[in-house]
Amino acid sequence: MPTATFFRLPEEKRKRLIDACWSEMTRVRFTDASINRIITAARIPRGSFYQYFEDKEDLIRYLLEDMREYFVSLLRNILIEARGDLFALPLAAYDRFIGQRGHTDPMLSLFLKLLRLNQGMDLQNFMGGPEQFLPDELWEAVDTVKLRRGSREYADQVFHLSCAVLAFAIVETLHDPAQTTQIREMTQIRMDLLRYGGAAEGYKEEPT
Amino acid sequence: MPTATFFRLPEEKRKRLIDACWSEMTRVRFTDASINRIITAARIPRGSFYQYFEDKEDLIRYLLEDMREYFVSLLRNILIEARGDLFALPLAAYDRFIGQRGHTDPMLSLFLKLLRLNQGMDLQNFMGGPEQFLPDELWEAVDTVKLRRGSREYADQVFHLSCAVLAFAIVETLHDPAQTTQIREMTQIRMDLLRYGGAAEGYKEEPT
DNA sequence: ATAATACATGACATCCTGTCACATTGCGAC
DNA sequence: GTCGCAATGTGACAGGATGTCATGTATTAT
Repeated sequence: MPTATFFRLPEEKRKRLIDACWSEMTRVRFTDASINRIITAARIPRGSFYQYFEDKEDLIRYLLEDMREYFVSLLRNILIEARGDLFALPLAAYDRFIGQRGHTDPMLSLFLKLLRLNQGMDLQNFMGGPEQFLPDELWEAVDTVKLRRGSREYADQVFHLSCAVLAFAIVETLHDPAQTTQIREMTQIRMDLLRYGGAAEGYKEEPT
Repeated sequence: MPTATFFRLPEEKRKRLIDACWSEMTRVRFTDASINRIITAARIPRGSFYQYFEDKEDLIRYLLEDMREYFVSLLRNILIEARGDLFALPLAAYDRFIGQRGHTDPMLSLFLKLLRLNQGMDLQNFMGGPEQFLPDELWEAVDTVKLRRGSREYADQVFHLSCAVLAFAIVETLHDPAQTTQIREMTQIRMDLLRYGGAAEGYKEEPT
């Protein structure tokens, strides 16, 4: 977490630093991001940076936290539009993110760049803490009647896998936009897999 | 890929280098691995290293390739024992890897360390190339009758998701062994999800 | 034996990170 | 106002890492 000092900084200076961070983060992978370049761009002396952040990871975590909140709220809207159907979420989100929208919404645009550069950046882990993937805000919008089991734990599992599917689809698409339609189809198949199961009829002894 | 020169190296020297690599790779994350430390440990001059490998990534890719082959052959055996049931694979693999076996098999032990250190290291991507996840060797052992659709593409999807489930389970377990039983249960639920689908009965208009 | 080719090697330029001693500022007490 | 303490600001520095390159040395072909 950033130091208290960081939050007491004059607005303008803080913004300069954050902008420089985003600029670097959307230019190269986390691994290759350079504090040096950031502070040079932001015209912040080296010593000061370390007064605000522990190190690079600290900085990245902070930036990502903001992003996470925004992203969750986006998903929430999409989930509501989908009438709380968790299985419909990935494809709806995919269409929203990859379509025109993704390029006009600046925050989303940042997010997509991050996702591409860092190959999905472990979207599942990014969404939630270690013990809970499905954020409260989303859980509220889930229609549990549509799930085989209505427990939050179950929704959690579904969401986790859904995130994997979504992240993969987005990363692949950004990597090779020409394949958008194939990737969308693949995503559809995957979500059907999650929804209806992938076992052949003869081998489906339904569990409780 | 390593240079031709590398493969012409005297056995002993090559082994010294590879051992040092593994030692470094199982000690810290890919990101933090240091060529410096490796060449010092292997008593190889700096210049020589760059005669053999392009850079750190080149080295890692090479080590991983070996590992991949071994890992695929392991999975193949497990899949055969499971009578070609792709949906049974993750749990069977989990039990095999996490149980005693994982600690006695040196290669597997390396693999698990790698997996933990690099948080799953994108197991799906690791398993197969960009356009095919399910390796030929495994595909041969799949009993397609047990799948809703028998195509290789479909098996590919199932396998991809299964890998995600397996990787997650392993990483979590290594991270907190005390939770082994919970994680195993969770994995079971996830595979049931893939097998039978997660939608409530009322909402399952079965597709073809 | 000689030339050409392959290989070995470590000094170097360049970049990066985290720290620290010291300078500067802000602010309440007097 | 000014004294003094706490909070901030700052850049030089130590320690390390990476990739290159000029210069050796060995090997092979003819």
